[in-house]
Amino acid sequence: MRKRRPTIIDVAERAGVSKSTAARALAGAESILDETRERVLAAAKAVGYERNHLAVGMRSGRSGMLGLVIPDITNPFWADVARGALDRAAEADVSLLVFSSDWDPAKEESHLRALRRARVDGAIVNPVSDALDDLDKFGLPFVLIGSSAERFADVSSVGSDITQAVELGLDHLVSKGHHAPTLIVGPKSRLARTRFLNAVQRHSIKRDVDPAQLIVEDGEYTLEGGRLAMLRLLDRPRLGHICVFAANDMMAIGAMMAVRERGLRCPEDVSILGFDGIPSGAFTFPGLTTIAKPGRDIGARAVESLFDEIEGRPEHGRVYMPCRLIDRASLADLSREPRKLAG
Amino acid sequence: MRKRRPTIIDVAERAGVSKSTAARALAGAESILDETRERVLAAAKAVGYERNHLAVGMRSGRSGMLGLVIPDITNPFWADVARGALDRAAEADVSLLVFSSDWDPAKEESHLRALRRARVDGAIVNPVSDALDDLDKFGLPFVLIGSSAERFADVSSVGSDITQAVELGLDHLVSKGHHAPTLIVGPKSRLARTRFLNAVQRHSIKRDVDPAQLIVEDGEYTLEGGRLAMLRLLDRPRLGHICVFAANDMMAIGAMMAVRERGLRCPEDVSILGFDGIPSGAFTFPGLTTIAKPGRDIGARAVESLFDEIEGRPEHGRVYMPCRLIDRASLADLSREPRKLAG
DNA sequence: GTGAAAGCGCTAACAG
DNA sequence: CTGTTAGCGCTTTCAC
Repeated sequence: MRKRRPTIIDVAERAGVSKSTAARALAGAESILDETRERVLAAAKAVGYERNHLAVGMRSGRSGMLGLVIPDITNPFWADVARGALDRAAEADVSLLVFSSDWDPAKEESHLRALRRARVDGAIVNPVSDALDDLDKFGLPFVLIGSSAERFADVSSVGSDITQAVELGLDHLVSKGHHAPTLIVGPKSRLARTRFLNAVQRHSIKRDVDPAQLIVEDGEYTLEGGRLAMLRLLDRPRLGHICVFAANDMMAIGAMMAVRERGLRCPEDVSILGFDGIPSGAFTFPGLTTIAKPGRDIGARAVESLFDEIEGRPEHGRVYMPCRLIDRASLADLSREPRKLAG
Repeated sequence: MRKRRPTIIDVAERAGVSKSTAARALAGAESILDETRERVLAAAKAVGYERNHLAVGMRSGRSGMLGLVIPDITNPFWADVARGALDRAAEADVSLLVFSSDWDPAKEESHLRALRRARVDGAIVNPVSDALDDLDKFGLPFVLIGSSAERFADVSSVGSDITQAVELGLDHLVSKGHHAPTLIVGPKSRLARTRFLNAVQRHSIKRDVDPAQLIVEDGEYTLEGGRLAMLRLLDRPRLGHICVFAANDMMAIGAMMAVRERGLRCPEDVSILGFDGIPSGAFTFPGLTTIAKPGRDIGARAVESLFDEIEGRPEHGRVYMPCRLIDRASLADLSREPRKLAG
């Protein structure tokens, strides 16, 4: 039997004013006698008053809560996004309701319903289902995040700048003397594959290397997928050093394992560049050179955009956050040695 | 300008019944004509009614929300805990408000206040400040998690079973022929250090090895801390193979790096056993053998306990969740070779 | 079995 | 500058 929490009435009574005066004082309104305000504030502190946000939300239509629906908080990238969102939200003194969709449309839908029932003021979601199409009639301000958000035109969304990232990676590669990297990309069905491939091709043309000559292997976006792809690559006839640009860090690490499995060495025999910036990349041997997605920034920017959306000044476009290179040890420096054929 | 959300009144009108009847039908009450219930349910679906949890919470005193305050969602262990809690909560159809304390007492306090204002039904927190002492007067059902929770007697808490974990590790070590591991532990000030050390000592005595002969190095609970400790260890005069049991995976990985740095090899020259079970351990070379804390189970169990607490059937004790061994490749098998001096 | 009415704690007119 | 009043949407007596 917990004792009743003090309400604004308790505060008002103790301060000898009316409910509304107390409310105004608590809200820090201007039109109030300094002396009255202080009396109310003192009373509030004395009784241990804490504003009931349920009641506030009910009356004002603002719950002070935001929803965040991401696939898996256990995945380092999404954890990073969540952290960014959490921090930015805390700054603005709003709370975040977090949910894991597990890439399951059914869960996503059920979580979205939960958010609506909770009367959150808006939601940030990495969409898995296409059913989010009629987002407008969803009755909730939205900001989409991640690459899957690009399917939805005219909804605010934020994600990494793949084009810039690929350019960054490719530039770094040529600075190390690698002019036409072999690509390990995701499965054919995935949108991300196309986007990655396109960016590489576009950039290759700019650098006068024929995209058609780029070797491409694909596999699942997993350790094993990368390992298998690398094994296949190693089975091909090849000449000298080989340089691999993997579309994600897990695949890159898998590739690294395949190299060791075949008795070869990284970076001496094969150079590997990853993409994601997962923490584990710091602990592989050699350390994985990779280009990191700005998860935290994405999360923070998403709540920022969501605030805009809620305030009624929507941008309704995609924001691309820049990636950065993490230079570790998985790339050989060939720039001082004789150039290879390509490039 | 978003259109007004349908309320229970809209449902009632459409079904041709009163507010209260509609409410009863929606709540699935017994005392209602089947026919009426169906009419109401149909009406609810027709108008797209979704219960307003703010209003429910206000009236019933149950917000259907729980709070989770952990140091850093970006830390794999805490992400795992969060995941467990998220899943269990979703199962019970309650939402989770998540906050990062960053080991900062000020943030912790402010988050706790936010939770109270949000009128969560209870909170799960990894306590950083000692000020949580008067938890009773906090006006909120609590379940504490993690090792720092052990400071608070007579509050429900759940954490890993360090004793069982150490026993598991030590047993595995002897099965591989290592009888008196060198310990790399945390800084003197930390409670966790003592607990770890105690467990090792207790178990050593049981196996007839004198705890006093165990070599102990300490350092920060970080990569660098582990590296430095290992370097110091390597500087000591030693005979043959050395086996290290690190109190956390980061330190273990740091130690591994130090070994390589000195031109030695793991596991041929030094065996390393970690403690935590972070994902990165799978990607080191060699893969880190470690004992994994059941983060997810801890999170799930914590919301379970919290439900009990809320329902008014508190256990008020600590629950210890068992750890498990992940056997990878950082331990040499000396069991077939001549025994070492110790043990 | 169903309806009418009260009230959870708060804010926002509207008076004074 | 401050008080009074009317709800926000829902559940819950208490009647009928």
